[in-house]
Amino acid sequence: MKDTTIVAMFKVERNVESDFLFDSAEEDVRILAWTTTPWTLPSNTALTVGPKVKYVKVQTTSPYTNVPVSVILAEDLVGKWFAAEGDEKSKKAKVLAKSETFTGKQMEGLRYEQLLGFGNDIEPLDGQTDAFRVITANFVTTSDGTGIVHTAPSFGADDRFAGKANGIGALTLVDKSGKFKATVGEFSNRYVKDYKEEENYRDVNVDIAIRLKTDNKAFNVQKYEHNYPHCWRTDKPVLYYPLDSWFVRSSKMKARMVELNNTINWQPKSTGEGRFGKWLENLQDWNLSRSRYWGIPLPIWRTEGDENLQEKCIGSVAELQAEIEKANTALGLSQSVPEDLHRPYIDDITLVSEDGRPMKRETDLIDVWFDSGSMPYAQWHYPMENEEKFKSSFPADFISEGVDQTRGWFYTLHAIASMVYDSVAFKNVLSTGLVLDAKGKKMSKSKGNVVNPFDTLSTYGADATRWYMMSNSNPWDSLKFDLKGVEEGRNKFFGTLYNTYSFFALYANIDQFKIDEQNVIPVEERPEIDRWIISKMYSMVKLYRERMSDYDVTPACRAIETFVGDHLSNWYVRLCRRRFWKGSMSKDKQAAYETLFECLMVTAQLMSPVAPFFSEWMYGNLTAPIREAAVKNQTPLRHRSIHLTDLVKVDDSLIDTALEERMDYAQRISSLVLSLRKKENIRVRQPLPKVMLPILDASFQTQVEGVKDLIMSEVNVKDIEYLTDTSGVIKKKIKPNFKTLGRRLGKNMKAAAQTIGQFTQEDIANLERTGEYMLSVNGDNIPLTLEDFEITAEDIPGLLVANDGPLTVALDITISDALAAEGMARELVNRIQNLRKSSDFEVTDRINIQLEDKEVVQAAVAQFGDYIKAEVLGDSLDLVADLGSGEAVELPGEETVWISVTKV
RNA sequence: CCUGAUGUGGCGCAACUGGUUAGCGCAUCCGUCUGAUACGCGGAAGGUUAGUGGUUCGAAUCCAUUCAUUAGGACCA
Repeated sequence: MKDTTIVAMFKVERNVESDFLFDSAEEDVRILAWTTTPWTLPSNTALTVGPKVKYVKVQTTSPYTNVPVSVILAEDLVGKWFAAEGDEKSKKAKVLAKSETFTGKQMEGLRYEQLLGFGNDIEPLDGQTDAFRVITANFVTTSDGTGIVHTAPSFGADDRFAGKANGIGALTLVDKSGKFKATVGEFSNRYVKDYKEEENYRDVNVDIAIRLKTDNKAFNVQKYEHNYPHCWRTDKPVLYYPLDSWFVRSSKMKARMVELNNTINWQPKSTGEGRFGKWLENLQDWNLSRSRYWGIPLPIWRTEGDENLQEKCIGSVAELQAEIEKANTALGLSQSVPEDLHRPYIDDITLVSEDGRPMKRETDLIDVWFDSGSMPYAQWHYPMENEEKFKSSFPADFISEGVDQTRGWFYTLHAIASMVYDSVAFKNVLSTGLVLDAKGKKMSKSKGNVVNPFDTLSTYGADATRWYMMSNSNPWDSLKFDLKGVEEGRNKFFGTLYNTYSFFALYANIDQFKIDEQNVIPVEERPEIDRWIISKMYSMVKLYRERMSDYDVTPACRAIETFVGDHLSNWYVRLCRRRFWKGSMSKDKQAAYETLFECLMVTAQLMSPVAPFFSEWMYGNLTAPIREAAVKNQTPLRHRSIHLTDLVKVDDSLIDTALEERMDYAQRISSLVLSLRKKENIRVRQPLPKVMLPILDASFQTQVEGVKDLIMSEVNVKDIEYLTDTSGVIKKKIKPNFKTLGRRLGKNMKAAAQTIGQFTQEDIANLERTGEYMLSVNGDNIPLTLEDFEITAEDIPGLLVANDGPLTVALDITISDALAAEGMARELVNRIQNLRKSSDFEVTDRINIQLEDKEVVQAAVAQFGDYIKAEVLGDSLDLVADLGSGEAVELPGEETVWISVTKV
């Protein structure tokens, strides 16, 4: 914004105090002051200098009138306004002579002629009107301008404080509509800024400049780029303007408000302690008044005039009613309580003072933040009624709003509760960060980077959107909102959960399974894998409850994601698929259904605060068939809605950390074996003889033994063999345990690490056998134990080996004829299953199979024919020479055979 | 100018609160599987943890400082 700026010349009056500035009686001495708001110049009542700033008087020629003049400005700024000595080309004014410097303190009290006098009386500030003087204040700098501040106490806080402190009066020559008053000469009634966007608006600031130039009162006029404050909504320039206001003296309650704040649990902590806490410590009084039309009127009536002022503050309609009746009687009026208590009706009400004078309402409204802060009381119409309801809900357990509400809602809630009830208004608060665009920029309509919430909701749904916002990053961090993230969450989390549920529903329908809450198989009687997922589930519940109790929702959501994605879907269901579709209802099958049901139920419950719709849908589907029975028996699933159920509690007896650990081993060992298979290009359907595991401690072997079958079937090997180090074939790796050793060794840690790193296999074997080692570094002997080392199996020379941290596996890849035949059988099963699927057979259809009689398949059919038939629900499996029907399928080894399947 | 927050592969986030190969997901590339899958599995590539300096045996983590983004406030003669 470019504005007209003026350096005005204020003519110094010659008297005893100013005498030191005058070289001769005729000298015209002026003080220079810069302003970016020329419209405030007629309201000037003082000039402010810095007490310690050095000033100087310069003799020159007035640039617009060419008459001799002496001007005073800060010594540091002479170069800004005057040409350097000897610089003839400069357009700046020339220094003809310069005085000795003097301080601002010396100038204090100098009098000058009013710059633009229009005969207005000086208005008192704190009862004083001693205007047109030089005063001092510490805020004056020499960073720009002239080092002398034109001071108009009507416009700007600093000016007002300085004016008050020095007994300077004020001249408020602008009215509330932004126009000069009628008493400002040729500028009367003109807008000081272009508020109306008039076609022929003539900038009054320019006219002021012209007037000053003509009158030999301007030293410099130019357009200058600066930040003039503008209204955020209308983008029109703002004026600082003195208004009478009603304040709440919050500053008096500061200490108590800080104390109370310290009892509030802020999430994140730093907002409460830092941002909000620091702000409270620097608290200003609360200006309640707003000069507007819509809002809550101040309920204050006052007598007119300053004489024996009386005031009434009305607290209820009943009180107003009583006061109106009093006024009606005293003043002979016939008013009644307006139906609408807002403006303009309320303004018509006249009350009466104790001494019989009429009282009019203060026309201002109350700051709308007061409404927000009054919410806890207003929502119950307390204290007029509902005392019980109010007391049971105050203070609030929890609120949440954007972090930009620090001095909005958070503050007004806190201020009112502190002042009125000496209480906090909320015990826990989560201040959320801002939602930015995908690039981290603030969303704004003008930039066009706004995400339309309604489009997002209709495309992805409220649950996926909210899940993304809660799980992607902590809600108090600013969120780079990216629709791709919403989509990813929908696909990955909701998709997986949906499919897991569908899988359950598919087979539960086939088997007519219905949960019987009172007759489930006790967990301890269920298979290990069931106990495992249930243990995992309760571990999740435990973490979830801890995090949620702390209003830390993101880790809670992520725990659900991990459970659903990694454990439930990708491990439990995958490994248990057979149990659901194999055979008729058995105890094992029932256990599987019950386990999966419980996991889905609990998942739905935990996710329900963030994904209320999906969880409700899933809960409804899972429990509708048993609702009647549940209601009758008053069991936990009797509720129509998941949002009415009791949140599942942790059952520590069902958390088995050893079981979780060995399953973790199983997953990691399986993963290592699969990676070895991959490396050797051996497909999983090809059985292999054995996996070998180096055993470094006995508990590891016990643990693996517990999941041996699982690993074997998962990676399709026939056996697991344990290698103890007595066999001497394992090559080991040793590392110091930095955590235990670091503190003890300190400076010697580095040397020790080097020594240990150079251990031979024999050294390691010795250490393992004796369990101790005497370390000598820099002359010290330090006894170490096995605890101080981390020993891992690194390699088994001659075998195919892979490792993952402390885990190491070796794989035997010798394929015997029998294994090859079995592998082929599994390939055939796979191909036949594909044919079933592409032929659109029902999952339960039984089939006859014909297979082209080729050498590659003969051994498989001969040895594993029954297995194949069982797997694919085949009644018959025949080898047929030159089979030309069905479909040609590819088998390993680039063989092709014809297979034909028909429904029985 | 002051205060707070944030800064980690292309992107979004982790890292037991100072402990040694900085992980995960998405995206990319190669391969593979699938009668629950908007899937899954295996592999590859991708990092000076914003910069600089310091403390420490050891720093993404602690300190100082600079920069960037963002919020709030002060000031704007």
